[in-house]
Amino acid sequence: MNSSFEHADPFAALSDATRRAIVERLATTGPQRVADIADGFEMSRQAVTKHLDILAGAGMVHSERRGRERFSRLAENAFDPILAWIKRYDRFWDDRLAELKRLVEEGEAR
Amino acid sequence: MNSSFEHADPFAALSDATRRAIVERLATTGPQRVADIADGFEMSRQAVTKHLDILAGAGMVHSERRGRERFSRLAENAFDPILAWIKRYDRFWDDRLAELKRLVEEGEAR
DNA sequence: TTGACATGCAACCATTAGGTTGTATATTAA
DNA sequence: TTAATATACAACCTAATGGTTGCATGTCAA
Repeated sequence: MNSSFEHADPFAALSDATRRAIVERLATTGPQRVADIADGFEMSRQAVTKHLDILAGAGMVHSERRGRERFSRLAENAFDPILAWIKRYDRFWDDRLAELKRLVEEGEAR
Repeated sequence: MNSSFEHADPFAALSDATRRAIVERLATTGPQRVADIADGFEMSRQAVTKHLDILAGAGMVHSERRGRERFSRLAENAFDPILAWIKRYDRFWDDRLAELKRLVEEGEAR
């Protein structure tokens, strides 16, 4: 099948609701330590670590170790592989593009 | 976690490479019967049926039964839930939008 | 330098997911 | 009306996934 993304499968990375919630959190809060993130979920720190590893493996999260702490942040281009894939197979991409642009601008106007 | 998409998790639906290949195929060929799709893959027709069910459950594929045949086609708004989700968490969404717009127009110029 | 803290590593477990095969049902064609 | 076709249904198997716990390691502070 040879999916051939640069990193691990980005759709698989976001196929789990917990990982989407982690992305959501990182998108709003900036770099956080593993334990900080784990506080927000009803699961062990190790489980969160695994999720972060998967997100990092897909290139969607960047982790930096500083001393005994590990800070994770959302990659700036986290969604590029997914958007590129969709663009390739969405026949209505440019219609939708205009539509989304309109929605974005509408949202900004408020 | 309560992901709350209208249909089943669209990221999960595309987390499998075979299903992405099915989407790819439907995007280029239009409505196809189960057996037609299955011909393109080295797996049983039943396996393909399951994949189609999952894509349909996520609202990305529409299936219509006509007589003894089932025709499946890519939904026009197949990718909307994913795009909407990304839009919500991508800080650089409108930059990226412009970039993609440029790429689309470039592509059309050829 | 010793103890507490933050994380990593590894083994393990239960459930889900992707696949199989066999059989049943409905529709079309001869 | 009968046979072939197209698909659906259901049971089953294996491997991957998401989670756990226990322990080890490295770093900072008292």
